[in-house]
Amino acid sequence: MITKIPLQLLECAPAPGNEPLARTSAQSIAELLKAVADPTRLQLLAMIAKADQQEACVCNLTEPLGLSQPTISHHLKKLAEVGLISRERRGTWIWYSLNKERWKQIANLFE
Amino acid sequence: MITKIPLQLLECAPAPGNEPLARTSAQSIAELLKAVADPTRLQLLAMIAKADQQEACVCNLTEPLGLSQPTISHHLKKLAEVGLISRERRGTWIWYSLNKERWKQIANLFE
DNA sequence: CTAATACATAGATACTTATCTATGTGTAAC
DNA sequence: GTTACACATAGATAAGTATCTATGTATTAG
Repeated sequence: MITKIPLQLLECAPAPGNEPLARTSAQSIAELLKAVADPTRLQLLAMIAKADQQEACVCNLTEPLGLSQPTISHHLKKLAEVGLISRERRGTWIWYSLNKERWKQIANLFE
Repeated sequence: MITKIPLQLLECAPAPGNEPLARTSAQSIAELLKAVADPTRLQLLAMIAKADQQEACVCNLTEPLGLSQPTISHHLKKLAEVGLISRERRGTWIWYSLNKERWKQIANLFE
């Protein structure tokens, strides 16, 4: 590439339309994505999605992953905090179900 | 809710179709999602996407975010490692551009 | 060649987080 | 009431990471 003009001044001026995505928006989106950016939580979501009625109790989720029950509870809490799953008590058990609308919102971010 | 039968034994058996998503698959997906689950990297991606030709050099990305140049380089490297952006040298500058196919793969994960 | 510029890399630090064990809470069975 | 069970919470620890400063590398200008 041959040029006589200093490239620095010609081409490296800030382009229009480069205002960054608002930090607060970026942070809330990142919070949602952090929830799914974990292998264990992805496995949990997949298990819930494949389960009957797309819901599962903790007892069904703990053993297949080989992690302790508190660890599973921790991950389910993270997913619930960002609205990806919902809690419902039935007797002794807590059933977690997918929140499909929230799920779809992630897809929309990348379309 | 009234029942005479111990609920534990009736309802808490592992359901079919509950085999977890393979750990290796979950890990590779998580690796991709971790790359976008950061507010600064989301801002970088948004800036590149909005820029002319959907590409930008580091000099255009550093100042608007108020972070040091090595920090921006660090984030761009993370994004490049998972294939979301590509590097191309032009003279002194490195231009980063979006990899739309990779971007779309994320959307497909949540559809 | 030397100097300047654009970006990457190395190393240090502070913050976050995934996991565990131990314990608490709430519901059901008796 | 007591006991058992399902799950949550608390606290500790180890691993990961976002950021900085300092330095290295590569290209261009002169």
